[in-house]
Amino acid sequence: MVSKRYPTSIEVARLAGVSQSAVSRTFTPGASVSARTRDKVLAAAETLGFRPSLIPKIMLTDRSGLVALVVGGLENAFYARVVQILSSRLREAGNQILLVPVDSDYTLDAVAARLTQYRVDAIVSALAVLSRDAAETLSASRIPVVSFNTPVTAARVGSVSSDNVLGGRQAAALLHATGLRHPAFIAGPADSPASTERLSGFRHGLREAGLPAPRVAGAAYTYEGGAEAATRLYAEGPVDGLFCANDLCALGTMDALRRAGRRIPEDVRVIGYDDIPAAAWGGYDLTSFDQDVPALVEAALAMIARMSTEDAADGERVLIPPRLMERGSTRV
Amino acid sequence: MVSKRYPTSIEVARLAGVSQSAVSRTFTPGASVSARTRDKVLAAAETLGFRPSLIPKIMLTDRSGLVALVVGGLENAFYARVVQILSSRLREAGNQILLVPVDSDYTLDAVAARLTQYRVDAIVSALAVLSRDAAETLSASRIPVVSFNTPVTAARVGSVSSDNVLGGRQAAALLHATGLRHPAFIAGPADSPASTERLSGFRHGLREAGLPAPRVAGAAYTYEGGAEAATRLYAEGPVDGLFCANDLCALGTMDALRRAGRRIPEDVRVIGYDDIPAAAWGGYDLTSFDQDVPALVEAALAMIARMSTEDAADGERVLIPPRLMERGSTRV
DNA sequence: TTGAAAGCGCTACCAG
DNA sequence: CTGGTAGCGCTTTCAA
Repeated sequence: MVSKRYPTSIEVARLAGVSQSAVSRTFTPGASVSARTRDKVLAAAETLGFRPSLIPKIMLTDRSGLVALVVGGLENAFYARVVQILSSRLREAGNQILLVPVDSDYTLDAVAARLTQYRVDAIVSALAVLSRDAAETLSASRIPVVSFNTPVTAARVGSVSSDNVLGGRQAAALLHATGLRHPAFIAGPADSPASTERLSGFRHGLREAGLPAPRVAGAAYTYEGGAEAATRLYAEGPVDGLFCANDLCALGTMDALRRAGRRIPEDVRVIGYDDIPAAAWGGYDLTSFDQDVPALVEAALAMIARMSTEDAADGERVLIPPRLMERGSTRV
Repeated sequence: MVSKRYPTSIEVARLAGVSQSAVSRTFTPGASVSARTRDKVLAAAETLGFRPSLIPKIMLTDRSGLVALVVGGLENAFYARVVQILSSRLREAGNQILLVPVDSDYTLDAVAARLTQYRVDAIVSALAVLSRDAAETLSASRIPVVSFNTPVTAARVGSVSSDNVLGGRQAAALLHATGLRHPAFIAGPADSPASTERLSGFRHGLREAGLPAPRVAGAAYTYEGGAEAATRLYAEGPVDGLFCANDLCALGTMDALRRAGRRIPEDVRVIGYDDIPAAAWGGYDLTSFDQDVPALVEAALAMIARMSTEDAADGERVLIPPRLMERGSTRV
């Protein structure tokens, strides 16, 4: 025979010799209970190991206190940091995180339904890529959605991004200052808006500086992808300044360059994006852009709050300026 | 005016011209509904955007389909991988993940209560350190708890670990084969059982090989901690073989050694633990132990299943043999 | 196969 | 301040 899993407020009430309402009030912050009653209730609750279930409250209010966090690729330390900071802020606000790791849009669609069934209060997507379909699936759920680094236009969907265009321009300026002649860009997946925007800013900045347009090689957002793209780039011509769509790529790129006997920064200057911890490691010392995750998270939470109250806040986009972290890979 | 957030089965029933029970049955896998009824219901549900809420079911069954995952230090890629694999396996089983990032035992205690209130089905702790108090807090919740790499003895608490002692012995054997004279160990936090066990195996292995006992330096489980501990170690005497409690430390150690002008592996051989991706990166090429995360996760899930059914399964411990990943840092 | 009705554990609103 | 009572939206008997 399996024992009943949880004691209920009725059992506590019986044991304490009070009504069930009294138990409920005892555990409701601003409610009016006499000290005597409260003490009896607390004692009974203690002996029974009672903790009021949150489930009925969810049923009553349709608010679960759960925020879904959709992530792809936690192996990128940048996202690990986002999860870290977002979750601690959410916890302060009394919310819990429903983690939804996703490897493709397909699984996101599959899981989107489940999220609505749990009555999650909001969805934060930290997907590098958020397809239009996926965005609509989420939007259709009538739950506020905030997407990191992926501008999406749909009802009840907002986005919070690093100012990628600005970062790209600063990268161009910095490389120009180091005497760049042959710029190149290692892009992320073709459908990654962050990558596209960084490239666009980079192009713009190079043009302003009177420099040639960058050659571009596509890569996955991985260490291996960066290494492979760098090899392709060099097979096609000289490079002396390399801006990578993210740090993970940049690190792979740096190792590939060194294996090919090229010196950093003497022969090539390299810049990444995200400022993951490894960028600062001795072996790399990679110049990068700090996306300012705390600011990103703050903006996301503010946006969610707005969407939850106002009736149809949507289509908003917030940009957070990146911070250049200048290190050895661009120091000539 | 705020619109009602979710359509209910009653509304669907009304629109479809059937009873509420019929709607429920339509969305209950093995229930008996005529095709005609089901079609009407599905059509109505479609137009209303109805998804049955999971909340009442949780209330009825006391099972939420939620598994809490308690993690500290997602910045360690090893834990990121655990989260990744665990969550995808959990999702296959129809469970969702409640992520609980924790920075100290204090916050764990604070959050443990919340977990029971959400009626989570199980708790997986991937904390590098799980204090006795914290374990008891969790255990008291009467929810099955499985801890990664931290043997705990409490009711309804089990643990799944890499065979850390075995790994330590293999590290000793490997270093011995490379002609080690001055072994040293960089430990994790003093209360990390994984670190302690790895050291114990290392000691044992060295003794078997007729080598001197290792000198030991304590460190945080971080890159910086490793670097700092290495410096301390060298200040006290020669070292030519270094086993680090985990890879993150080992990488910091390697960079510190190189800054000090020591060559790896010629002057010092280095071994880590976890086999995080960065261990294989060109700049490091660090020999390490793969903990076999898929096997760890499988064992954890099996243990949870057992604890959920049997009435008082507890105190169990499962060991998974690590896999030595030999790389350049020990290749002489 | 169907609909009516009970009830999961709580909160909120009553009257007392 | 207190206890009784009515639901929240489902699943699950139980009759029909």
